[in-house]
Amino acid sequence: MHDVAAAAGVSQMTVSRVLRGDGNVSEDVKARVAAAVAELGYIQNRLASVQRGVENPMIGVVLPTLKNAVFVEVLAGINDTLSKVNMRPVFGVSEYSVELEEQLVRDMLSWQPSGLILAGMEHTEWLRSSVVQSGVRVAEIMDVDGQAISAAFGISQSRAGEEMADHLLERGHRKFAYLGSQGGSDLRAVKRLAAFRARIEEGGGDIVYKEVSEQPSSMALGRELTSDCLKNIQGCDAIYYSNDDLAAGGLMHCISHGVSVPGDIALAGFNDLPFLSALPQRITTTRTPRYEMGEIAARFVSGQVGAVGGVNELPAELIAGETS
Amino acid sequence: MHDVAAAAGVSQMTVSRVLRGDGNVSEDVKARVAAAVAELGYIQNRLASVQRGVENPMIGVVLPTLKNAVFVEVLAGINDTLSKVNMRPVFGVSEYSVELEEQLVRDMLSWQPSGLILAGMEHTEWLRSSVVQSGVRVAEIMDVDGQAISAAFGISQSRAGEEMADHLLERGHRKFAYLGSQGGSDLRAVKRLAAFRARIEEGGGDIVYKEVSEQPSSMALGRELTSDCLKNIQGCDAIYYSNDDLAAGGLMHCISHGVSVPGDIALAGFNDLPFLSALPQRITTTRTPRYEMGEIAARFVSGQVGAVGGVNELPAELIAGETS
DNA sequence: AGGCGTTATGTTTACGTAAACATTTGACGA
DNA sequence: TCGTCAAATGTTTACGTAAACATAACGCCT
Repeated sequence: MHDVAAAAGVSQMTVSRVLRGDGNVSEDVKARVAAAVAELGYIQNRLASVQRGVENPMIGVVLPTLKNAVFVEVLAGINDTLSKVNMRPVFGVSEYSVELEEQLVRDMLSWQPSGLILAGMEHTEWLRSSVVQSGVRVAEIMDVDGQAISAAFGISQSRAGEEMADHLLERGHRKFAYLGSQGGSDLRAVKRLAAFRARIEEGGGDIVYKEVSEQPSSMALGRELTSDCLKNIQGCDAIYYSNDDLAAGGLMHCISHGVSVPGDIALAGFNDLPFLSALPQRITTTRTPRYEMGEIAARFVSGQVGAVGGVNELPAELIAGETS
Repeated sequence: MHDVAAAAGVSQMTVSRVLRGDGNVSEDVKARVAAAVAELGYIQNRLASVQRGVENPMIGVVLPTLKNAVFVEVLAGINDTLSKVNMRPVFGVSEYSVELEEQLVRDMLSWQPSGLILAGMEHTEWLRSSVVQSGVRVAEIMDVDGQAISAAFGISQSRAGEEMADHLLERGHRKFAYLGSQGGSDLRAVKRLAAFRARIEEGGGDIVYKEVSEQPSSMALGRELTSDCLKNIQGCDAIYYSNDDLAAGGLMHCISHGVSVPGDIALAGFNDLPFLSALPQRITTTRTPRYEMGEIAARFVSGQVGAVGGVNELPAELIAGETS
């Protein structure tokens, strides 16, 4: 900035004013400064600005994984929304671990971001307290079954599980299998399963087979788990998967092996990812507003919306599969 | 830091030394400082450190889109690699526009990152010159058909197109369709198509149908484009898609409509995304080392590897589909 | 012409940290 | 006992910016 000032024949302060569009600068000087900036290829040092009290257009984002398309869409919603106001996400992946999440957040706070977006409502005690102390705006997304640090935007995982149970019971299914991934570290899937199971048992049904792989979710894993399931258990008439990737993999297995869906067995996923609509057949799932969660969380932490404290539940819709 | 120093009964400088592990501090003081840090919930201000000359553990990453799983895997490779050395990506999406890319890079440079990862080799003049001037480490990924700013890690898109042409010709195909997305703004797909077409025509074949949608790629789009293609043209015996999403959508269409693959028509995609292996049938594609590109680019810009200037071609492998 | 308000520009200082340099403390040998 | 040296700690300063305050230039009215 010093050099720009010299080249334009003005003081640093005037350059600073021009760059910020801070009123009262003559057109002549503006032009000279602009020319000097262009010629020298000068780029502001935002670190210094932030240090002087300007808000840092940086938002820390910690998500559990990139292997699940859901979080990619969340990230897209966040990024699109932040981009509109020239803010940028700094990104971290927690691998579904609250300890890793804590470490990532500690790291990010050291850059003095103006906001933070976290997934889920389960965090370490240190995270809760230091995030509050730091004064950054925080949004928790995906889930609303818990106590928000500041504001949460998500869906009720429990209710999603219950509604799926009701739907499948209504369609006459009674003997269920549950197939999952990440070995139980996906706490939202755990909540869904608990609610699902409770309602199934109330309704006279039963979960006769349960397999939760340690691996991350993928279509290939869904295919494999489904194959094993159908081999190991007879008479099961519906499979609830922890997400759509697994369910789609299950459908692929069924197509390949001539198993009729939902005639022989019903398949239910979670999220209603876009690619489901391109499959040869519609399967049952719950549509989650994941892009929207990212969007509204980003709006919140970037200060584009006023105070909307507490828990904000977004709508999740059950999408029925073909009846055969 | 001032408060921590007071609480521990030492000077700020000593606290700084403890935090950085900078030798010559007594155990007693270390313990007192650690206690004070924990009690006050103190978090370093990295902006100030960077300003004083410490390297900023931040890497700017600009990718064309998040709608294509390829770039998500690239990002995963980048993030995993950076995480190992406690560095973080700041993220931007260019929507396949070099102008937007320039704006994003300008934005990111203002945070004084120590590195930058860009996709492709086509950039604005301003970007090239100011990135060089800024002195940050830069890696370009995905492509090697061009002039690297500093170091490029990618595959030869032209060669990939040629190899696919050779393979399909060898299998006896002569009348081709090409189906694409993003309306030609994906410059790497453009390069592949040009090389593909040249080789096809050399080999006595022909591209009899070409449709490039303006929409982003997705399975649903692939299904739609394929449906239109088969409606509009007869006798076409192979379809080359600009990527796997489209190709998989095409396969879904064929399965739903009893079109035999590759008996009636061969389908070829690009990338060999993991979900292909879960489909009922293997289609032809080119395996690209996308995670690895992210990984090595991240290693380069984070200073984990020495000077590897210029263009670095990574292997891409043609994966043949089932022969029927 | 002189005073006054407005607009345009300049000067000083602080943000939180770490490098460079300065000082204190203590152990140890002569 | 004193000098010496290393280890431990403290003091000063600069990084690049912007807020707060200070000053200069310029019309405009009486």
